[in-house]
Amino acid sequence: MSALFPIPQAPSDHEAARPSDREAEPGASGERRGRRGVTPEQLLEGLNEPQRQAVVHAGTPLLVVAGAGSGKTRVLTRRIAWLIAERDAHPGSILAITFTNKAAAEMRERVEELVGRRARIMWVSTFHSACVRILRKEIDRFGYKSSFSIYDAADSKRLMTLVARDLDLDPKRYQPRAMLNWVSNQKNELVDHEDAVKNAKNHLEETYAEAYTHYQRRLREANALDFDDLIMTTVHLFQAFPDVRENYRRRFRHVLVDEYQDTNHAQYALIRELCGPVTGAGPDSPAGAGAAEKGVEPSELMVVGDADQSIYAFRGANIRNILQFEEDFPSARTVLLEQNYRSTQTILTAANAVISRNKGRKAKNLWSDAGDGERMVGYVADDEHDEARFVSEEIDKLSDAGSAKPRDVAIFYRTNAQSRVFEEVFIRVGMPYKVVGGVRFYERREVRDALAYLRMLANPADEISLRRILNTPKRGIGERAEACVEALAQRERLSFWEALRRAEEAPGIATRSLTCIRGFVEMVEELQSMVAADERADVILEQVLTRSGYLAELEASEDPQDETRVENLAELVAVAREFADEPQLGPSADPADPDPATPGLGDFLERVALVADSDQIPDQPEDGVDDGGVVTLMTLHTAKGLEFPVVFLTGLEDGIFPHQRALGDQHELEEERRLAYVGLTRAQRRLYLSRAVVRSAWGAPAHNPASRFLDELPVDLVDWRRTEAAQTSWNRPVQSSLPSRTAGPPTRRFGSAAVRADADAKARTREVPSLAPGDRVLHDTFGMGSVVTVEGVADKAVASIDFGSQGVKRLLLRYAPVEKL
DNA sequence: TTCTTGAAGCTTTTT
DNA sequence: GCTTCAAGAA
Repeated sequence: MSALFPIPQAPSDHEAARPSDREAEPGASGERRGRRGVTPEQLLEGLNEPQRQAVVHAGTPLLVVAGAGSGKTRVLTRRIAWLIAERDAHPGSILAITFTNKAAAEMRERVEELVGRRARIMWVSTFHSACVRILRKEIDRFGYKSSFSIYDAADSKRLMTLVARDLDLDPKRYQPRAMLNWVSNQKNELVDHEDAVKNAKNHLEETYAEAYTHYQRRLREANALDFDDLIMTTVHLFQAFPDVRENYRRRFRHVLVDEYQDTNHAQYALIRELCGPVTGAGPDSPAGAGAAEKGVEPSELMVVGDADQSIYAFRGANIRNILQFEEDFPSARTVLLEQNYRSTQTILTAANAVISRNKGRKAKNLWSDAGDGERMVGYVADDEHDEARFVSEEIDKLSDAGSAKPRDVAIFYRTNAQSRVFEEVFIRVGMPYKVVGGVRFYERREVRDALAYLRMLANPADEISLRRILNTPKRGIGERAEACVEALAQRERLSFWEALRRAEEAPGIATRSLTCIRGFVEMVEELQSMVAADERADVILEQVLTRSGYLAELEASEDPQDETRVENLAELVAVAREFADEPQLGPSADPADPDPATPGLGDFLERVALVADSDQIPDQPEDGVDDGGVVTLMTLHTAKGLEFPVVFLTGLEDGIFPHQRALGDQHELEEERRLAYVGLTRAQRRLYLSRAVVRSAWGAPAHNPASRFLDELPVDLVDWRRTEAAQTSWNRPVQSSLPSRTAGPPTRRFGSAAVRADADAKARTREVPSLAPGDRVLHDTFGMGSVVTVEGVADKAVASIDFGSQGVKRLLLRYAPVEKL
């Protein structure tokens, strides 16, 4: 895997660093340099003073407060290389935690370029992958099998739905999603189901805790863990079995954690288990860094993060972890990285101005010596389509002017749903683009079906997966038959799979169903024998798709959607093949592992279970045929950690960004502001800010006032190409004296009066919809209606519209807030 | 049993 | 507007 993005525009020293950072081949030359070639000077080359301190620091815990673009990845990789090359750390004694698998792969690659192939045996992974790896080895102590399944959000939801049904809960009052959220929070706080029951303070919590208990029991019966379990169970494992913990403490002498501001309590506890002071042994001085006599000496810990970029509180991340690091680890040192190598000063000044509105943050001031650069560009669009058109045209202009290629451009938005308009426009104008996240590959139905087959083969106890594919494709095993088998399973205390095999004992089952079940069981058993024989994942997958008839059904289908489904499955097979061909490298390579076998089905499933959105950012070729690459679209959350020469920050409207749900809550609003800070600081040279006066949210158009974050920007740094005043003026000759073009910022903060003005503006600027009798329309207040008659033309057109229970209305189309459906 | 139709809910953000 | 889930018909 190669690095995807333009390297930070580092100062001149970066050029010097380039050869060693980027050009090394992973072959012999890399190794030679790694073994003896790298000098301490080379490892410290091009680092500023605080960066250098962070790299060479030894002994006590270290907190690196790394502002956006301050070169923290560089510090991390150089430090790891330093540990190996200069401090004789064994690569296997290094545990580096990153936020995504992609970041992990990149970091491993860069360290390898510095010190050679032996770097491969480091553990560089996400929290989740690291925990899976530990659990695969140790979880039998908790009575799980090491082939446990990992349930993602969709699986968990399905399971929770079953639980709710078992408990006879009203699905309106107790939504699986809400319960799952609650359970997730408990797990992030390391509260197991027994404690949750004890802690319950009211009826609601009692019910939730009961659901939690049942949910855990079913997970266990399915030999499955959900995402949160991976962390919590590992912590519990260390707590319950001190010998296991000692084992890993002895092994990982160096622990490095990236994005520390986004760790939750469970992750924090995990780090403490590995690096915390020895329990019961009083405050000990971690003097001798190298010495690990009894294996109880804490490992060396370095965490890197930026409290201003903490954007995952909603999933349990605790900003406290980074703010109170020095209290948690009293001997800790702190290094502050404030010089930014990424952006122009204009962009940084803007970002600093916004983030400074947050209360109770530690002061930090990013600066750059890259010069002021261009002013930011602002645009107020009529609606979201206009906004997308503006973005598209602007990218064209940049291309024509030779200022940027599509690959240099990223478009950010708050929610995934906002990507659609951009896609529509880009498809129309032929702009190459790629949406990161959203409907993810691994969440597509056909992919999930295929994976359910594989998971069920690897882990027959996995009831959720088994039931998913039991009748997919249709094979005559209906609801009724399923219920009979279920009853048998309950009565005989069998797993669902066992019950299927003994379906003839099921009371009341139809012979016809029985035949179908027999056929299914037979097929599964044959496929299982392939798994038992350690067949390659891609071969098994192909067999699954053909033997089950899944592929045949899709291919026979008339539905054009099914064509893409076939393609997606082919893609999945390709992924599996690539994976099976991979030599032993990456997270599953473990020198201490007694059985370093070729990656099997289980490894493959693990890989696909833990991929993230940001792992799918397109690799854009830097050499070879240069077609300009593609524009990247993603949410602000996904954008964290990335950088682009040109950034469009879109949908800057109160209610969109900041999100509606955050408007009333100080803390959530501050998190939104941090998100804005993340977005702003992704830009290297050019930053565009846009909003739409009218935006359609699930059907109906809505008028949103300007985002408060726009008001927090220094006025003179933004060049408003189009303002709200300009926008409202063109259909209003009376006030045509309004300034157009570069006026000041669009509006100040405003109340309902201004919102109404927006509404009026909309009525005026909108073109009159051409309607015919029978058309279905949507009215802002009357809702859906159908057109009865139309009289007059253009501005004078009047339609009678039947709004059902609201009656028939006569509306002057020029003014009526009606939209044709 | 399966397919069709209709209603409801939905949108934060993700490992 | 879209997808998902439930109820009813062939």
